Amino acid sequence: MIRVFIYDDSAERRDSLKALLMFNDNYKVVGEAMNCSNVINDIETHYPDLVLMDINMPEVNGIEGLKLIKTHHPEVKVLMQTAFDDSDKIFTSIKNGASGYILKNDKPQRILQAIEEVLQGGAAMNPAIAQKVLNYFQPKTIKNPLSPKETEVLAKLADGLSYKMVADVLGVSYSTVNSHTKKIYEKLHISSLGEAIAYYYKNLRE
Amino acid sequence: MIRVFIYDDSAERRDSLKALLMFNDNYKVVGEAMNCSNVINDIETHYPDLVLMDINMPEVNGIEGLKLIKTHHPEVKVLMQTAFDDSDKIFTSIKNGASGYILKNDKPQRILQAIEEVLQGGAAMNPAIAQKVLNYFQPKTIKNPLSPKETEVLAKLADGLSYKMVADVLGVSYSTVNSHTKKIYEKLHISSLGEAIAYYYKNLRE
DNA sequence: AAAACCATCCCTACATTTAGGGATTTTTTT
DNA sequence: AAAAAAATCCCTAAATGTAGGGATGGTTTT
Repeated sequence: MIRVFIYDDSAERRDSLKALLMFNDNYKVVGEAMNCSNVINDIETHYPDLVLMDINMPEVNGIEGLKLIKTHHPEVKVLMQTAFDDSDKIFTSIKNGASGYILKNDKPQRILQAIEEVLQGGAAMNPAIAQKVLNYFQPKTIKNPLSPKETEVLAKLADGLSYKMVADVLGVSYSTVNSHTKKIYEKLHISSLGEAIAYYYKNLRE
Repeated sequence: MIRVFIYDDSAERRDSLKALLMFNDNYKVVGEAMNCSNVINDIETHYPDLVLMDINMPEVNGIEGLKLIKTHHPEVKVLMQTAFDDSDKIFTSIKNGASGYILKNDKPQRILQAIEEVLQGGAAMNPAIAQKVLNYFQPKTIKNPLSPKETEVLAKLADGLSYKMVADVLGVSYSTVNSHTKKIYEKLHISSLGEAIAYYYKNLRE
């Protein structure tokens, strides 16, 4: 028997989620609330296995709720539900350990599927959200103005090596490394190692 | 009518995928191959809308194939299929613009679902893979040995500022910045700016 | 209450990086 | 074929970072 707790500021929506879950005998809705002002207490008195969490709620919102749940009871799975505008909130939720992301207008069947996937230890994502997440990994489309060798030198420097060490591992002289970095600085319009490394990690590192 | 091309080194598996797709009149398998040695040609002669790509194939593997497809025909959707051991390959695929990741032993119904999601412009991920992807965003659990001020100084340095500039924006003297970095180097067992910044981006930056 | 850490400041000496030149050979682009 | 960019090397001087000290007052931890 899976214990589920529902957070949503709309009573109507809470009801439809309850109705959906009651179709299946495996689920039991052990509680519900319209915001997270009492999360910890809710969790500790009803000890749900899974929480359906609306992101936008008055007073204490879903992200705060998620953080509280995950710091105090990390074993509880949290499935976030959101409208589709807020990328920021999605990424914040991800960083705080939510197990999945569904949209409010996903079909009931998909919502159930998501719940099951989460309970089996996986993560569930609405395809549109998954798309956003994958996009995060796409290399920035800005083209690297550095030559291959310059890029290689910068990569070593960004790894913490000194000019001397870079010369060594690349099998060239110190002068050559110096020349490359001068060219790098010129091309990037910068003038220090720190800026170069910052550039590397912000733009080049894949 | 959706045009699909299948890459898989197992003829048996190609056949079962074909059978699966033939259930639905919307799909047409326009070609198949056991590796990617002729991808570009395959794509240009059969112009599929979607490619089902096995990751592990002899000679030219799925990742190479993906790269080639995406550089020459970025509009073609590529759905990767993999066995479940290789995280590295999954992340490499993500970086190269695949639209989804399914496991070879996913149920046929899920495979069809994934294909549909991808064609609708979303991304499809097996829950176990999604879990891995989300884990990537989890803040590293190692605790930062630096004091708050030291962390602040390091963040500025990692942003490309010089000691002088850091002193300025933090409203302290050059000497103080110097003292902080000395302490930082000591705590991290390093001895250069490059290493410090590398540490920052690898461990501290969220 | 003592010990340890934190944040702040200073001085000095040495090492490394930065920047100005200049030069040759090979590759790539026009 | 000429021009531009890439990769290699050298010298030198100034700027910046690294490291050794030492010092004070405040905050945490033991």
